Amino acid sequence: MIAPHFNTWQSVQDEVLRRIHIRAWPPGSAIPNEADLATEFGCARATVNRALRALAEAGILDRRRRAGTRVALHPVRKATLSIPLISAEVAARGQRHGYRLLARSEVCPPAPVRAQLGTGTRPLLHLLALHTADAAPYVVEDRWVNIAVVPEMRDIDLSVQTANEWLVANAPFTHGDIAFSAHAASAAEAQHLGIPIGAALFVVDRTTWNGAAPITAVRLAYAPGYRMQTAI
Amino acid sequence: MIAPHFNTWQSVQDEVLRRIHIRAWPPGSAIPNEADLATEFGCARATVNRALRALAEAGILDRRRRAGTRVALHPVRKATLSIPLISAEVAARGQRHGYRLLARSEVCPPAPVRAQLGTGTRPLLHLLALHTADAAPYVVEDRWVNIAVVPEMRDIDLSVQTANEWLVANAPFTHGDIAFSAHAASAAEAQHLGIPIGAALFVVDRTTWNGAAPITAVRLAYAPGYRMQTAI
DNA sequence: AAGTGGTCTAGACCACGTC
DNA sequence: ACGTGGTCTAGACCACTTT
Repeated sequence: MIAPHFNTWQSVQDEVLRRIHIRAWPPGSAIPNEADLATEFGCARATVNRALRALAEAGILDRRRRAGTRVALHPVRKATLSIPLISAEVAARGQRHGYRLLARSEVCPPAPVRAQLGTGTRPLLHLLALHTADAAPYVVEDRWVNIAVVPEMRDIDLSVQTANEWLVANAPFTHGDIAFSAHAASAAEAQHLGIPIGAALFVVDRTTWNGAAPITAVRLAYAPGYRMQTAI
Repeated sequence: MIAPHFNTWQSVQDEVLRRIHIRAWPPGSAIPNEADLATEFGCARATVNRALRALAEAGILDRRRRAGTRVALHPVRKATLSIPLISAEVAARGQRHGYRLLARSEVCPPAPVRAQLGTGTRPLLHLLALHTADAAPYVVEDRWVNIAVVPEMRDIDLSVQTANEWLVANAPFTHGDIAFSAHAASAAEAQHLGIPIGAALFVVDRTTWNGAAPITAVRLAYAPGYRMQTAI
C-alpha cells in the first residue's frame, strides 16, 4: 500500500473536508493533531497548519491550544460581504451610476447620531444625496461627517464627487461597524425614491472611526427590490 | 541609528497599516516587494508574506504576481457575518428561544423554489415554523427540504428539534448562497409575527448544496426591529 | 506538567503575468 | 524573459490551556 501524498495546503484542505463530509470525522469530534496529520499526509506541519487555519477561519473547525482541533459542532458558517463604493456596485450590475446632492448643511445632529458618533453637541456636516442606476432611483444616502477631523471637506464640491469617494481616498479609517435592517420608508425617502410611504426598504447603517476619532455615520436606504447576496 | 525590528507578522501588519494611514504609501501606489520589506524589517520573507496576505484578504492591498503589491485604490472593505443557529442567536441576546412547527407537508414546490433548487416537479418537504425569543415572535421560517437526498428526515419529529439543527448535524453542505433583503409582510407572516400586513421585514434567503445535490432552501422573515450587525 | 496550536527562520522551487 | 508573489520544507521556540 502506497501512502497518498498531499503536497499542497489546498489538497490537504480538500482531504480534510472530504473526511468531514463522509463523517469519518463527525461534528464535535477531535481530529488528529498537526504533527500526526503531517506524517500521514507526507508533508510539513506548516502545510497542515495552513489548511486547518483556513478551515478554522471559515468556521468549519474549532481550534484551541492544547485542546486540539475539533469539527465544529454548530458550523457557524461565515459569509463575507464586500462593501464597494455605490458607483462600483451600480457599474457591476451593468448600469450607469448617477448622483445628485440634495442637501448640505452644518448643524448639530439629532440625539441618535450624537450617541452613535460620540461627538456631543458639536455641529457636523450633514449631507443628503440620491444615487441612481440608469436614471432610476437606487439609494438615498443620509450622511453625517465629523468635520472637525476632516476640515478639508468644507472646500470640496460634493455635487461632482460623492462624499464617500472623497473620504475613502483622503480619510482612511481604522475600524467601524455596519448594520443591516429593514425599515418602512419615511415620507422623505418615499419621495426621493419615488415609492409609497411605508414601503419596505433595505437599510445599511455604517459608522467609521480613525483611531478614537469618529469620521462619519451614514445610512443608505435602498430602493425596493435590492438584494445583498454572497456565497457561503 | 538602530533599525527597528518587527518580529511578528502582526507587528509587520501594524507597521504597513501605519504607513498607509500616514499616506507614506498612498492609495494606488506600489509598495516594496516582500524580499526588500523582509530585509528592512529584519524578519523572514514568510513573515512579511503572512502580514501582506492577510491585508490582501481584507481588501486593503492588491497583490499580483510580477506586478507587485499596491495599496488598494478603492478599499473594498469586507464585512464578515456569522450565520449562527437561530437558537444560538437568541441565546446570545440573553433571551430564551422557543420554537413551534406550524405546518408540515410533502408537496410540489412553487416555481421560484423549483428554479432555485433545480429539483423540477419532484415533491419536497415543506416546513413552516415560528421561532420566539422570550415568548415574543422572533422569526418565521419557511423551508423546503430536498427529501430525496435526506430521506431520514421523514422520520424526525420536527416539533422538538428544528429542521436546521437536524440538518447541520446530519447533512453537511459543501456550499450555498445567502441573500438579504427587505420585504413587506404578507398576510400569513403578519399573523404569525403579530404585526400589521405590509410591515417592513428583514428577510434572509439561504440555499445550500452538497456537491451537485440541492439540500434545502429557507426563507427567514424577522420580526420588525431586527438588526444584523458586524465590525468592519 | 505536558501537549497542543501559533509562529518564525532560512532556504528553495515554482507558477504566473507583466515587461 | 524574468521578477514577483505563492508555497513547501525542516527545524525550532513559544504561548496557552487543559489535565
